[in-house]
Amino acid sequence: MVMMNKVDDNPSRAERAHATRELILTAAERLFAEHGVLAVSNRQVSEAAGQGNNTAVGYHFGTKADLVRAIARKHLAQIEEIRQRMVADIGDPADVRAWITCLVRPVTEHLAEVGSPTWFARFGAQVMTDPTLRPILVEETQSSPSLVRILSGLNACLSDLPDDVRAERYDMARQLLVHMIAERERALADNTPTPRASWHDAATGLVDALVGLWLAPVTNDS
Amino acid sequence: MVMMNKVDDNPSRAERAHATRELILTAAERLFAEHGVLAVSNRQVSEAAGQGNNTAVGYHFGTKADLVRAIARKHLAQIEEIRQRMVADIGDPADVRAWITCLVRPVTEHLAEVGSPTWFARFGAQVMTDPTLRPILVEETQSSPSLVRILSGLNACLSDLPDDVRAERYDMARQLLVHMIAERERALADNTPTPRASWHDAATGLVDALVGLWLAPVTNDS
DNA sequence: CATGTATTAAGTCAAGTGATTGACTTAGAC
DNA sequence: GTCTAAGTCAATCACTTGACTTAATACATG
Repeated sequence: MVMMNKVDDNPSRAERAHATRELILTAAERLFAEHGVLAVSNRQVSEAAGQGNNTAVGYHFGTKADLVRAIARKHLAQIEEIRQRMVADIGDPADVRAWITCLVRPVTEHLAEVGSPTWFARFGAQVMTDPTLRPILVEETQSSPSLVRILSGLNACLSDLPDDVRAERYDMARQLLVHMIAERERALADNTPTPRASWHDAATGLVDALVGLWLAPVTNDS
Repeated sequence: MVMMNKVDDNPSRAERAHATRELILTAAERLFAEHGVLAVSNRQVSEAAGQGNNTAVGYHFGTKADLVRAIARKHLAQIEEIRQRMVADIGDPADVRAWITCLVRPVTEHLAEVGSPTWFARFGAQVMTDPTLRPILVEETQSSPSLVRILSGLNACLSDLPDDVRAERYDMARQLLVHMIAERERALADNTPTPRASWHDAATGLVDALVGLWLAPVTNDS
């Protein structure tokens, strides 16, 4: 007779805690993407994560903002890893397209790695748009050394652009990246046709567009 | 002795109803932009609109989705008006920049007309990102004849682009427009510096970027 | 003038929320 | 084997929410 049905695997206390943390994270990510971050209560997250009680989220993460931050951290860390590699491998530091590729591909590659269905893109787009959640993601993003590296690389390539326009177009690139991957993710979830067959191809399309956007001539006045 | 303090003006029943409808609309727009659509309850909207009754929103509009639709309609109608004029006045129908201008300027011009502070841009960005609210705005937007006119005009100019890429870049233009004006509106509300001094200049920057984006060469593979 | 009706006010209700609490289980330290 | 603390669970708290009910107000119509 077995002592308990737990003997087959030996989940240490820390392991079990980590496991439920992961369960909560993925459940929350899915629910947030599907129904909206604010429309989902901590209770629903706990239940969807298979936790019988409603305290699970509060116990492991605290407030919902903390949960959002944890989800963001998890993905951003993996994206940062890919991005660091790509930045390190960059060939010609005067090539605008190379820097833009470093901006786009780590994200799409991460989504491709996670495998369908993904929820992070829709989650991220929502968080960036919500006035109360946005600062969380902005804060977590700013702490990326590879991103500031890319920024300075782009600045060097585009030194003839006015500072304001550079800042403006960097904003545009961020918005485009965040919301276009969310759009594609939505289409995949809805079985709606997508203009590109894979995340890789979608990234190509984005890079094409961003290169054009960044190199576009600047109208002085009017 | 006056009969009542209502004698000074003579608001007919319909006028009063319309007035409170407007009060509710603007109050809701502001609260939604500031705190998020889902974070604001119909009660809060009613109170902010100066209605002692907490069901005022429900009475005049129905559900919150209906309220969102009403806010969207109000602004989209005015934007549509400007856009119709601009499309009618278009000079060279083979000029990509002209069509893109018709896409961008009506929106910025409307925001400039409304006058600071504006809330519609942040409101719109949120609605477009929320999975449950998004269909409302999409639906309301599709009913714009001038937009489909612009679309076909652009298609004619860019007939050498593959269909998929054209669709993709139209999506990009939409996302960029929606979220960049929201970004600027946020900055204005926060007293954060903006890359452009006026809505007109911001539109110029957007048009510049979109022209570059749309005319960018297409990478065939990889 | 009288009656009906649209609008606003005020109060109530069940359902659902985050947070707190204390009891229970169990892994690891001694 | 006992003890401790991490992790889980169930119950409860005060509070907010949308929906509903009822009453008061004031305009419109005959």
